[in-house]
Amino acid sequence: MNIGEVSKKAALPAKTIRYYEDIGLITPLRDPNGYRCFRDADMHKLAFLGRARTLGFTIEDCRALLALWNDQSRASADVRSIAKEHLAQVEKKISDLQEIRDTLSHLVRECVGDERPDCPILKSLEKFPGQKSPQKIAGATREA
Amino acid sequence: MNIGEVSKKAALPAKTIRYYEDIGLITPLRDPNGYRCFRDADMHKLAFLGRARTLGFTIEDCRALLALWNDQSRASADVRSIAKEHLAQVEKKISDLQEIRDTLSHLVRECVGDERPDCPILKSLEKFPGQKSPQKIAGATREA
DNA sequence: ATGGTGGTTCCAGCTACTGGAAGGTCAAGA
DNA sequence: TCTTGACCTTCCAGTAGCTGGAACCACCAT
Repeated sequence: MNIGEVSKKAALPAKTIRYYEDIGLITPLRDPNGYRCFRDADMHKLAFLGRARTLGFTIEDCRALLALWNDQSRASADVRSIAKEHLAQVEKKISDLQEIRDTLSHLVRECVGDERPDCPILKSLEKFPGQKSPQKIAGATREA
Repeated sequence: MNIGEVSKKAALPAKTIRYYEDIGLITPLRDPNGYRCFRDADMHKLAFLGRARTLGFTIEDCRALLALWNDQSRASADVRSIAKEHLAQVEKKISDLQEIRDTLSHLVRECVGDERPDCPILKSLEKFPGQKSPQKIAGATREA
């Protein structure tokens, strides 16, 4: 199977599949012409990866899960602990976002949104309460 | 005021403040020695930025909000529409994450997590249902 | 003079891809 | 046979929003 067909079947962009090879998640064979040649085992791995990624597991999680998947002697407890850890992160993220949502929707409700320059949203951004020490807001993490 | 003091007061890392200058969100003066010299207006902008970022507005949102903030003739409707748009995104993200959480917690509950290799989580990742066309899972977006 | 704590610049790296350029391969049609 | 077009290849750069680190300068106290 060439990459195009695999891309359709695994529901992943070809670019992503090449990237997964780059970072060593899969290692498809090559045809004499240089084209990647995917066998069923590769397809299964890709499908697995797609699903795990859809559930928000990081690439490194996926790498670990794949290794466990391939390891016939794994303990299911190892898998479970990765999943539990991830679940905890998802729950944290949800509650953070819910707080943000509440604040935002409160602001939006307060603002009549007319043509006048008076704006409670901006006003509240000026003096919105509570912050501690220098926060790290960052985090180019993917979620969902 | 030097950057250290501002960092404490605005509750933002110095690195972040320099970055905000880089991308043109603020333009502090310079002392003869080359040190950045922040006045109250800069402080207020930084505080504003910190709050907007805490609420998950993107940098470009912040740029727009700052411009509106500085524009005495702005219409509050413009601000409101940015906030509403952002609110919608936050709500979408929450519901995506809730779906993920439900699936994950279901999986974790199903898995006894013992020493045996049999693992319902891995099994379900093999054959987890429903995907359409090649998905873009991506998105280095920050959220709160 | 020295040490410590600030400040400065610049470059690289993080996640997980994505877009695009420049070019090779293959099958079908004129 | 030539050409067209779809498909494949590699490689480089860019995304968001910082963060870490190196190498260096400025200031103040001893």
